[in-house]
Amino acid sequence: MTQKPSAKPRKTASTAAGARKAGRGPARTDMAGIAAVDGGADVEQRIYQSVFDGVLNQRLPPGTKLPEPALCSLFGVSRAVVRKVLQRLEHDRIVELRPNRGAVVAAPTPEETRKIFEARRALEAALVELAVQRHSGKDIEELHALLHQEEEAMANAYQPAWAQTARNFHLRVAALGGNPILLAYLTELISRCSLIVALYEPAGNAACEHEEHCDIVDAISKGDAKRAVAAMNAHLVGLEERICLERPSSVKTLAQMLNLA
Amino acid sequence: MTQKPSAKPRKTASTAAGARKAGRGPARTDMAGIAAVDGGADVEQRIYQSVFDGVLNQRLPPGTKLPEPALCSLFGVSRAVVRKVLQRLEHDRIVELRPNRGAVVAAPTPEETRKIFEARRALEAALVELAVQRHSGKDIEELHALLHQEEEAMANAYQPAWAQTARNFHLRVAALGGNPILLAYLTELISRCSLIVALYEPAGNAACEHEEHCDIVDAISKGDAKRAVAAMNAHLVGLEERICLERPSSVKTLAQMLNLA
DNA sequence: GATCATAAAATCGTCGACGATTTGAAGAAA
DNA sequence: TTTCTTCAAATCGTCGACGATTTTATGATC
Repeated sequence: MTQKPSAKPRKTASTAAGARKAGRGPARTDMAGIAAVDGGADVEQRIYQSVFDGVLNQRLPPGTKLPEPALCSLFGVSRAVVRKVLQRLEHDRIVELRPNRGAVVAAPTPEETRKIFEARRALEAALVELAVQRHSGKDIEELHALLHQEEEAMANAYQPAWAQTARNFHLRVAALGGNPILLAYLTELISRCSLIVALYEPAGNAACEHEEHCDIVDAISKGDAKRAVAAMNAHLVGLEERICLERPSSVKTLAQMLNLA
Repeated sequence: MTQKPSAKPRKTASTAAGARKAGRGPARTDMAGIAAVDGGADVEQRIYQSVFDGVLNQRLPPGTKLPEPALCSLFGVSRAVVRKVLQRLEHDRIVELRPNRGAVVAAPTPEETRKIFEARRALEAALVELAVQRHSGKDIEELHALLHQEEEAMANAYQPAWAQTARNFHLRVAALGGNPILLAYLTELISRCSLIVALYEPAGNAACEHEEHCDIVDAISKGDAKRAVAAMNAHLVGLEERICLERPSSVKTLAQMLNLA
């Protein structure tokens, strides 16, 4: 019944992961359906991704408690590994770790939201400027392919899929900048933005966003740094405004405020 | 003999911290004299700071192994807490954590160095621009006070103290930007830069740097965003160039390459 | 003497356990 | 009924231990 650190077939899956699936229901919003398909892949990353996806898909609203024992039995690991994942989630601002009081899903305030978008504008502006300098013809082709994917996702009208493609677009543009450090920071910020967007109800203006994405690609392909930066900034400002306007205290937000306690 | 999580007087200090000070000397560079004054303060932060300072002061050259058992006995804590600190140090790129092979002090490559400075230019440019918009008269006074501290540190000609004041200056300017997120990112980058500067020998051009700092403050105080950004950029480019030029394979660097293995 | 195989030591990853803190509820007093 | 006290359950922080991996030392072979 011992544990092996590497990627090998382990018996822990039969021990706990399949033990309880969705049996309990203790009144408040808890985390049912977090555990994914339970493949034999890297446990640590699987836990992280499960929580992350749960937050992004509203299954884990802000303020939801994430007790270590629950995660342990859900994923069939000891508290050591759960604890490590929680620490990483805290550093990425997905959860908040209160000393002696456990982890809860982070609840960004309006003030934080503003700062996040401000930081994102600064980073993406710098990165598109670099992208204009360093992009190649093949890069533009790939961006056009991404834009095409966006159109497909829009046609399907399935919000999570659209959000995913939009995220991909921004990350790909940023990758053209060729700076892994700035890219890592931006990845973090985009995650937090996605969290916020998911929180404040999906703003359905996909068509509008897609247009702006096209603008950005066009400016990059023409080597017009000034216009590329301006387009990116306008896009992000618009995104923030749409988010801020689209939350006149909806029903779901009220419930979230309640269990925030 | 149990452990208390809060800040209380504990007997561990007598158990291990005073056990070995600088007794051993196992051939290679190891970490003698890491443990600081051993105050009763927060253990976690103390370990972090000790390693950080050790790296900054060349006592822990890149590639130095940091075995968990050694740190445990040095600070009188169990591996759990040491492990947590190491994970944080890894995230801040101070150490590298190789699976099953332990932690070593990070050794930034020239390529990484370039990217770090590029990222830092992007962040500081954005932040000074914000600083120009948001600064008040009192802020300028405080900056002038910092500049005065720099002059004193220069007069003393004690490199670590000077580096500290220079770091402070940049962080204070960044703080004027009023964006905690960007400030946190920049803090991380400045730490890495300090590490690199310490690695590639202290470049003694303090007077030159100080002049440029004064330029930046002047531009901010006059509300000239364009010039402030330009001055900051020029300052950072100069800093990078001086670093890159000042390492024609010094004796110390060669030794570092050896124990890097 | 150098190279390779083997064994011992050191070190890492994970686990279960213990005490301490917090949380939640039951019961007494106003 | 409301509020406060007391107590039990849940949860967190830290520790020591065990197996697995890596590293180092030892000895055999060419």
